[in-house]
Amino acid sequence: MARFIPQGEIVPKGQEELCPVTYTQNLTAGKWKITILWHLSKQTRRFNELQRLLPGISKGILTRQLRELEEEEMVHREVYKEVPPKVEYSLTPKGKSFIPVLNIMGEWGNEHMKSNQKELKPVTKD
Amino acid sequence: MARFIPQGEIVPKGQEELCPVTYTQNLTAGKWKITILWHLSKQTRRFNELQRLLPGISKGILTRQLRELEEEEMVHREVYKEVPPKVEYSLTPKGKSFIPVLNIMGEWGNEHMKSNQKELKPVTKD
DNA sequence: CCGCATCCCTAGTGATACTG
DNA sequence: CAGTATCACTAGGGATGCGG
Repeated sequence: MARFIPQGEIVPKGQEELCPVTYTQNLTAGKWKITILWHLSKQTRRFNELQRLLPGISKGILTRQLRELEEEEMVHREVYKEVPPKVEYSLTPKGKSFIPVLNIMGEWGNEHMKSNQKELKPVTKD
Repeated sequence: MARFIPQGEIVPKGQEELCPVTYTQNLTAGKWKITILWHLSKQTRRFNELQRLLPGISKGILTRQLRELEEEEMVHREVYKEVPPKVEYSLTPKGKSFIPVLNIMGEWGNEHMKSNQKELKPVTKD
């Protein structure tokens, strides 16, 4: 779907192999995906809740980002057949297993981003 | 430059703060950046060497990716004033400090990417 | 309430020709 | 050798309106 980058020298022929790091990178390449994962790591959320938590995102975009995370099995979508409809999103085991990676990235980012302010919020802590 | 994603709820006013995880993500968001960092983590490379190591990349793109990594202080550019010109690229301390993050991402990717083949090359091991 | 379909727009990539 | 400049192209984001 996104851009899959073969490692180059190890690519066989037309069978392009994917570097695991690049795979991980591409998983969260969507503009809102990391933030979505972060919110869902704290609690299950309904569609409209997520939209409110992500100021500026439109329904269409939110839907697409969630669908892609679903396809990658990072996010679980639970549909309640009620009227009015109710849909809840949560992390799958795979999604939960990604939280430590988020933490590492956050730690490194905190140490290395040129911050005018000295302290920045850790994204995975409450 | 790239897309900087404010965390949303903690954004002050027009002063948008950046989530450290998102910062890290954006640093390596270029299509070839991770692969470039990987190659440079193994050894210093000249411009043409890098181009040969990245099949399909054009000079213009390679230049821009390198310039951006330079601006972020991930990569050091050493120019030798000779004829013909010679330029060598290597990792800065910041760039080197990122290698463990690459490793974590690689490990997670290896465990979770749906691989038809059972084993995939670790990107940072020789 | 949730989401899809559609269209527009921009950023980023790709390709080529030219230069110190 | 190591770029720069230019243009074309594409993927992805954003906005809106309709539908179950």
